[in-house]
Amino acid sequence: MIETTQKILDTAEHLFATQGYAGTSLRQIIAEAGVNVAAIHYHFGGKEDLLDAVILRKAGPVNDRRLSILDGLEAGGKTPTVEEILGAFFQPMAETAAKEPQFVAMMGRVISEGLLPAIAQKHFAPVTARIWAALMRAVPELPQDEFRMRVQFLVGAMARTVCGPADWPAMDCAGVETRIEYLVTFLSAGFRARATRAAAKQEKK
Amino acid sequence: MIETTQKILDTAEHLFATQGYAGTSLRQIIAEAGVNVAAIHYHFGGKEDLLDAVILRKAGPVNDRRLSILDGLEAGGKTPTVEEILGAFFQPMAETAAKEPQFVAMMGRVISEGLLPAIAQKHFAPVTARIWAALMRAVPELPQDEFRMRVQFLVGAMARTVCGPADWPAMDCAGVETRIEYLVTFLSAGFRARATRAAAKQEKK
DNA sequence: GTCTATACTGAGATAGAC
DNA sequence: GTCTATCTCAGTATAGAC
Repeated sequence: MIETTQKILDTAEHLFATQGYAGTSLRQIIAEAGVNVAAIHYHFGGKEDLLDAVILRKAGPVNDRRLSILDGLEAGGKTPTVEEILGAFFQPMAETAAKEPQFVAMMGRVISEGLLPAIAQKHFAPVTARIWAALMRAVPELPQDEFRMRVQFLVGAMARTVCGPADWPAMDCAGVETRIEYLVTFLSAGFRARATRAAAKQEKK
Repeated sequence: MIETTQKILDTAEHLFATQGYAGTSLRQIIAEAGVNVAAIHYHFGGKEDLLDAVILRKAGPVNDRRLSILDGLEAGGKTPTVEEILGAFFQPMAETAAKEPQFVAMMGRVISEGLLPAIAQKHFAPVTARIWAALMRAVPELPQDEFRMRVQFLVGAMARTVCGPADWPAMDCAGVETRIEYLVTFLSAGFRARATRAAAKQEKK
């Protein structure tokens, strides 16, 4: 039946969010979904392909929203501010977190397991390319290698923002949406900071 | 012989740095070290305990250095600046990266696999507790929940700073020491940023 | 086309011989 | 202390029932 793939996807999303990717075995998924081991391999190909499918069915709209916001900001050849660009990147994520908390929790959990590079490459490459390019235009005085590192900092901070409560002790703080606001504040200030080399010359004090 | 544990530790550090924690099997380690599978379990207890041992033998001095720098900064009841505190945290890491590049590479690799929470808890809890407390005193106007999130951002950005080149495409940029300088610049600006709530009230523009 | 049953390889862990 | 043999469980691959 056609519902088998849905059931597998739902169960996988739930278990990945709860126990992580490595901590969830395919046999656990098939047991909870009431299907057979080989069904996963038939429909998806393997464990990693299953994760890709779980991400794919919900990440698409988020990326579309990001690009459309960015389109609006850049309409007429304008160069948006750092805050605006970061908002274009993170607001859709916050909205998704409100509607699909389990999916966002899973993304955070799975990213914190070190799967970010593979996921970013496969599902977010086009949108991140545009966002980074816009960001770079917003801080033109920054040397390219330092800019690239700041993008790394952004990625790392983002990963910690959406990761589950198990990732840090006593982290029962605000909801994801508030955390994302804090993140934008922090990153905006970081990206606006003067370049290290220039700063070192002047602030010899 | 007593060299067995040393050989295992060296081989494990090398393979963990190269292939990651999950990507390295105990059988691979014992093959390269020329010992038996059970030797690891006898000397260390298990794979995770082996990783702990690899970290433990080199992380201690780093933490001691961090604390002694912080002691100097806080001598006489002074409250150090954000930059000084971040320097106390990251400079010893940069120095270690120069002397023991393989160890720092391994830490980055292993952190990027999502093992940061467990490692931080086991090996860095005392030093991070003091550093965070000093940082909090340096930005007293910041609400506690936003401060805690900024610590998360710091941790995430740090993880991306020391992680290996496999973690991001075309990341053949500056060496670890320069990257850490960039990191301190970025984080200092982020921690100095006004609180989100206060900023939202004034910047309604 | 879908799905089940079952076998295969390699992982980490353990017990007991030497 | 060290090593051999073995256990359990993971992900994967294949054959064949509906």
